[in-house]
Amino acid sequence: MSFPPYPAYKHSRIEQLGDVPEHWEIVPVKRCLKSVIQGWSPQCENYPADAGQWGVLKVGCVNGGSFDPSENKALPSTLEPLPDLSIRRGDVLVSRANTRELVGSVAVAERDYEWLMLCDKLYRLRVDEQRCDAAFLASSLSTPAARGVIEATASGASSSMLNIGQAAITGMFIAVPPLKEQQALVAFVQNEAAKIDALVEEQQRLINLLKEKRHAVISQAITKGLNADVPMRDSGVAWLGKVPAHWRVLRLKLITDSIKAGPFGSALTKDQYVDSGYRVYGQEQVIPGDFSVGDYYITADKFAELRQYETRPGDILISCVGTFGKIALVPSGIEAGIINPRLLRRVCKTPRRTRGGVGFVAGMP
DNA sequence: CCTCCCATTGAATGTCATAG
DNA sequence: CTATGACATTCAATGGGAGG
Repeated sequence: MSFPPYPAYKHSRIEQLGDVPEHWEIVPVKRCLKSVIQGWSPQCENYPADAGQWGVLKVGCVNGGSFDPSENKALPSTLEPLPDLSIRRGDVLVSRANTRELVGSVAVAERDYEWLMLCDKLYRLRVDEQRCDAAFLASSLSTPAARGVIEATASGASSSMLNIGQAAITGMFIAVPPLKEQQALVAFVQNEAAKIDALVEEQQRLINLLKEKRHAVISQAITKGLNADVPMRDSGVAWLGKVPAHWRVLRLKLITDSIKAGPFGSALTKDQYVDSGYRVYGQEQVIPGDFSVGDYYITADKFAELRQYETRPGDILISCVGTFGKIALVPSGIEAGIINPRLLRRVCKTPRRTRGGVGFVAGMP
């Protein structure tokens, strides 16, 4: 998409803003505001407020770019609500504490929420409507440039909970066009975003249909065969249903040589991992089905010692702890390596070309 | 060999002392 | 008093390893 250029630009003198149209103003955020407050976090219930009940927002309500009013906790009936902290249409909410990626997240309330109160970890910015459009301000604070400033400013000892002060927001410089132009830009952006969202949704629907079809094709071919005219019989196994009459139904153990769990306890500990050598495969490969990820290695000596746990292309690996029951067929061309204690390995004794079939059956829902 | 429990990590919350 | 930032807590997922 291309935009018509403005007749003239000027240098903003703010590094992250670069050049801006000549008639735009460069001002600190506080010049667009009437007020900034932060809220109150009393001890609340562990569930969201019902209709008609008071709630206190959680910091997560501003994540993801839009305001999520369901992210709140009910105020106990023993506590007196503070109506001054309730949320009005056009309030710009900013989180003041979170991880580096999430701290300073911004969202605008699209309407009044008179029963929802601001929590201690949120700032509520009210814009000066003569000067600034709330949605425009929120977008300005969400640009990659603004995020860079916020993330660089965030401080704190725990890294999982960094803080920003009011000055980090109110002192940030933004480029501000005249109010009418802000509104036009916001309308344009919302319109374009809606179109893109619609396209994404449509593509996602197609992707889901294709995935369904893929499953159906695999399931049909692997458990019923390709010839619809062949006589069928009951397999005797509930989840398989009917199978072609000339097929045999076997337990997985009859077509696999062995089942082997990974090394235990002290046989393989974290301090034996090295930077390169032989791979150690675990759930991180099996769950996504991607054997190229991961960086656990052991030495050649250790590999020789744990040879019995070696895994080769064509093996079937099954996760057995945590996210269990995930299955992957080891692809060809992987780095030599062993499995870790979270996996079971089955080795096929059938000819090589049927291994893929076993993997497909195993991977079916 | 396995089972079970503890440690660690990441994300999100909750609490509180202290400097202005 | 308020705003801030340190730090405790919680919850879930996963990694590590002792001991039957």
